[in-house]
Amino acid sequence: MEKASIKKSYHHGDLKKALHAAALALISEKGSRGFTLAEICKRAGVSIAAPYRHYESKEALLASLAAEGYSILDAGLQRVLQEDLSHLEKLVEMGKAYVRFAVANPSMLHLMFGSSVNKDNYAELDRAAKNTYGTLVKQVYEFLGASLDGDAVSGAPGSFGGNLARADFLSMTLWSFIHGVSMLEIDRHLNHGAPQCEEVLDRLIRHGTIAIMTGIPQ
Amino acid sequence: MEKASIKKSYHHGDLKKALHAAALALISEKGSRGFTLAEICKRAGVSIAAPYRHYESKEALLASLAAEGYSILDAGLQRVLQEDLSHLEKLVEMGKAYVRFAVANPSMLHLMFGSSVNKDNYAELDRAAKNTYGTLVKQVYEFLGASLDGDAVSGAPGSFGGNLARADFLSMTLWSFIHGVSMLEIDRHLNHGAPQCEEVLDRLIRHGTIAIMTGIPQ
DNA sequence: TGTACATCAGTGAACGCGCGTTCACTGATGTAC
DNA sequence: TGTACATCAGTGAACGCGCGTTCACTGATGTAC
Repeated sequence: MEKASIKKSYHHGDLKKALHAAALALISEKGSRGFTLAEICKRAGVSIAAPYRHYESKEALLASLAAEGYSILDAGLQRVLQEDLSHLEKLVEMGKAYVRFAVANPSMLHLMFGSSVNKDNYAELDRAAKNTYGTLVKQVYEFLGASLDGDAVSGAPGSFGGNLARADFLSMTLWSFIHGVSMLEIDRHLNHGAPQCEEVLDRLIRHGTIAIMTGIPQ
Repeated sequence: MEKASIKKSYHHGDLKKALHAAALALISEKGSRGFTLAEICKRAGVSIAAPYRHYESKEALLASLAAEGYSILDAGLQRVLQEDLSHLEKLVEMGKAYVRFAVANPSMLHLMFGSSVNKDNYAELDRAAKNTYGTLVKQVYEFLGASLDGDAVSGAPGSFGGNLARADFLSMTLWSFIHGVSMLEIDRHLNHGAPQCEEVLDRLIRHGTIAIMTGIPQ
C-alpha cells in the first residue's frame, strides 16, 4: 500500500491518487455535468466498484477533491507571497492568481464553493478552506502592519476592534470582490456572456483591490 | 384561456402562473436539491404531465422562473431609485437590496447565475439578466454625471474611453463585489460558515461600495 | 338554440435511463511458523 | 525456504430508484352552421 507498483498488476498501487488525478482531469474537461463516478473509474482504468475501497461515497471523493482544489489555489497564492513586491501589489497579484485559477478550473470552483458537497461533514475540506482564507487574511494583516508604520492608515486602533478585526473585515471585502469577479466570469455574466479578456480582468482586479484596500476608512 | 376560472374544473385556468408560484415556493423552502418537476406539479395540484402543455421541458420552466427572479431583483433595485438619496447612497442601498434578495432566495440566485440553465437558449432569460444589469449601469452613470459637475471626478474623458465605458467598468467592479458578498454568504463561506448578521453585511456593502465608487482613479 | 366537431388542457400509467451503490466473488499480498 | 491462512484491493453484474419525458386517453371549451 505504501509503495506504488510500476508494473501492471491486479492491485493498482495507489488508486486513491489515480482517482484524484482522473477526477481532476475530468472536472476541467467537462463541466460539473457528466461528472460521474463511472467516468472517473473508466479514466483511472478501474472497475466502478473500486473507489468504494477508498471512499465512503461519491460525495466523500468530491470532498477530498475539493480540498485538493483549495491546496492548489493556496499554493498559487503562496507563490505570489514569494515575489518581490509591495504588500499592496502582492494583494493585487493574489487576486489575479485567484481569478486565473477560477477561469482555468471553473468546475473546481463550483465544487469548492457550491453546495454539491456539504462541507460540514468533511473536516479536511473545512480545514483546507479556512487555511486558504487565512493566507489572504495574513497578507492583509501584513499590509496593515506596514501601513501602520507608514502613512496610509492612522496608528490608532479603529472602530473595528483592533488590527486583526480590521484585517478580517478588509479580507472579507476583498475576498468578496475577487470571488465575485471569478463567479461572474466563469458563469459568463461579465461582458454579456463572452469570456472577458485577461487584460480587462486584470485592470478590474487591480483597481478594485487598490480602492478597497486604500479607500475604506479606519 | 384568458380568464381564470374560480370554480374547480377540469381545466386549471392559469396553470402557467400556478406552476410558477409553486416552483417559487418550493425553491425557497428546499434547496436546489429536491427541486423536482414532480413536486412542483404536486404543489400546483396537477398531474405530472401537465406542465408539458406549457413548457417544452423542465429547463424551459426553470429558465422562465429564473427570468422572474431577475424581475423581482430588478424591482427591488428600482424601488431604491425612488428613494430620496444621493447617487452614492442609492448605490449602497442597491447593494443591500441585492444581497438581501440573495439571502432570502439563495436557490433562486443559484438558478439565476449557476449553470443549471443554459441561458443562451432562452432569450427571455437573457433579456431579463441584461435588463437588471442595465439598472445598475444606469445608476452608476447617474453618479458619474453628478460627479462630473461636482468634485469627485475630473471632467475630462479618462483612459476608459468616455463615461459610458467608465460606467461599465465601475459597474462590473461594483457588481462583482456585491455578487461576491452574496455568493459567499449564501454558500456559507463568510464568517466560517455561520450566517453573517445583517449589520456586518451592511457595513461590508457600504464600505466596499464607497471605496470602489470613489477610490478608482479616472 | 341545439348539434357536430375541432381543439385545448388536463390524467394516469409506464417507459427509459443515468447513476450511485451493493454483493458475492477472486486474484494478490503479507505474515506466522 | 516453503506452506497455510488472513486480509487487502480489485472485478463484474445487477440492483434500485429518482426523475424527466412520452403516450394514448378523456373531459371541457369554443365555434360553425
